[in-house]
Amino acid sequence: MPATPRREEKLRDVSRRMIMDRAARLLVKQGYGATSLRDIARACDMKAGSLYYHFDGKDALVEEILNEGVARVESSVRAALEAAAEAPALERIRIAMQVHLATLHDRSDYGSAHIRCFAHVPADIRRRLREARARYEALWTGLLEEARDAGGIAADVDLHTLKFAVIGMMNWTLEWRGPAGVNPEELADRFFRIAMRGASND
Amino acid sequence: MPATPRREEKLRDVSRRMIMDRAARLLVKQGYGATSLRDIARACDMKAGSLYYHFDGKDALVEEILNEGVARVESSVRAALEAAAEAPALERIRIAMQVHLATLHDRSDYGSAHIRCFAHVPADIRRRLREARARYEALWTGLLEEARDAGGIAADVDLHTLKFAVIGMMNWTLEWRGPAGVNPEELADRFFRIAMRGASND
DNA sequence: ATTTCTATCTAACGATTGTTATAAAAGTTT
DNA sequence: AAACTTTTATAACAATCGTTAGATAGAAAT
Repeated sequence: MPATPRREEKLRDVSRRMIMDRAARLLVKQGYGATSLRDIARACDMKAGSLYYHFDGKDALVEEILNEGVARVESSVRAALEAAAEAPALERIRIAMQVHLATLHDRSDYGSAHIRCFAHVPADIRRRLREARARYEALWTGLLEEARDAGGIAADVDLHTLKFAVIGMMNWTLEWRGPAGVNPEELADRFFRIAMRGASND
Repeated sequence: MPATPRREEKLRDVSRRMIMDRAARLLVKQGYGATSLRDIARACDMKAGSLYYHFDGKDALVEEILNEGVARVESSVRAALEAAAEAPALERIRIAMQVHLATLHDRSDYGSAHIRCFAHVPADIRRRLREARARYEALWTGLLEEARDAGGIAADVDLHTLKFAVIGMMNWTLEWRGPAGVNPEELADRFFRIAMRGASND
C-alpha cells in the first residue's frame, strides 16, 4: 500500500468539514426543505454538482450533519460528567444542563440543526437518527436514576416526565434565545433552580 | 345590499375549513418546505389550481393556519382562565398548562403546525406571526406575575426564564409524546408539579 | 515532461414547484 | 328553460429541485 499523504487527506477533510459547517448553518436558518444543494454550494463558493464529490447526495449530507449534532452534544456532556465523576448526583445534573445548553448555543450549528430539522427530515433518515437520540436520552435517564437512588429526587416525580421536561425547556431555548441573551451557563443554572427546587414559595 | 344567502356562504366556508384542516395535518407531518400545494389538494380530492379560489397562494394558506394555531391555544386558555377567575394564582397556572397541552394534542393540528413550522416559514410570515405569539406569551407573563404578587413564587426565580421553561417543556411534548401517551391533563399536572415544587428532595 | 490523481465546473436530465389563465361543470336565480 | 354565480378541473408557464456524466484545471507522482 502507498504511504498515505497526510497533507492531501487533510485537504479533503477540510472541504468536507467546511461544507458541513455551512450546510448546518443553512439548515438551522431555513430548515430541511428550503435548503437546496445550490444554497449550500453557494455558501461554499462551489457549484451544486461538486458537492457530490464529497457526499452521496443531499440526504446523506443532512444525515451526517444531524447525526453529528447529537454526537457532539452527547460527547461534550459525557466528557464533562467524567470530569465530575465524584460530584454529587444533583450537581452532575446541573453540569450536564450547562454543557448541553452551551453546546447548543455556543459551539456549533450541528446540534441546533438536529433539533430544528429532525421532525421534517425524510422518514428513513429520521429512523436511523432515533438510535443516536435514544442513546443520548439514556444518558439522562441514567443521570436522573443516579440522583433518585442517592435520595435526591422526590418519590412522586416520574423520571420519564422529568427527563423530557428538562430536555424540552433546554431545546426550546433555540426558539427564543438570541445570541445576545443570557449566557447558556447562567440560563442552565436558572433552569436547574426551577426544575429541581421549584418556582413556588411553599 | 343583497340578503346574504347563508347556505352558500356556509358551503364556501366548509371547503375553506376542510382545506385548512387537511393542510394543517400535512404541515405537522411534513413541514413547510416538503408540503406542496399538490399534496394539500390531493388530501382534499382537488387539484392544485383549485386551491387558488379559496386562498391567494401557499404562503397565504400557511399563514392563516399558523395564525389560527396560536389563536386557538390562546382563546382556549383564556376561556378556561375566565371560568376560573376566582381560583388561586397557582391553580390558574395549572389550569392554563392543562388547556395549553390539551389543545396541542387533542383538539386540532393548528397549534402543532404553528410550533413545528414557525421556524422555517418565510421571514415575512414569521414576522407577522410574532405579534400573535407575543400576545400569547404576555398572557403567561401576566399569569406568573399574578402568582408572584400573591406571594406564590420565590423571589429568586426570574419570571422570564420561568415562562419559557414552562412553555418549552409543554411544546417539546410534540417531539416525543405519541397519541397513546399519558393524557395531556395528567402530563400537565406532572409538569406543574416539577416546575412549581421542584423535583429534588430537600 | 508526462502521466495520474484530486477537486471542481459545466451542462444538462427529468421531476416537481408555485402560479396563472381559461374552460367546464354544478348549482341557484330569474 | 335561460342566465348567472360559484366552484372545480385542465393545462400550461417559468423556475427550481436533486442528480448525473463528462470535461477541465491544478497538483502530485513518475
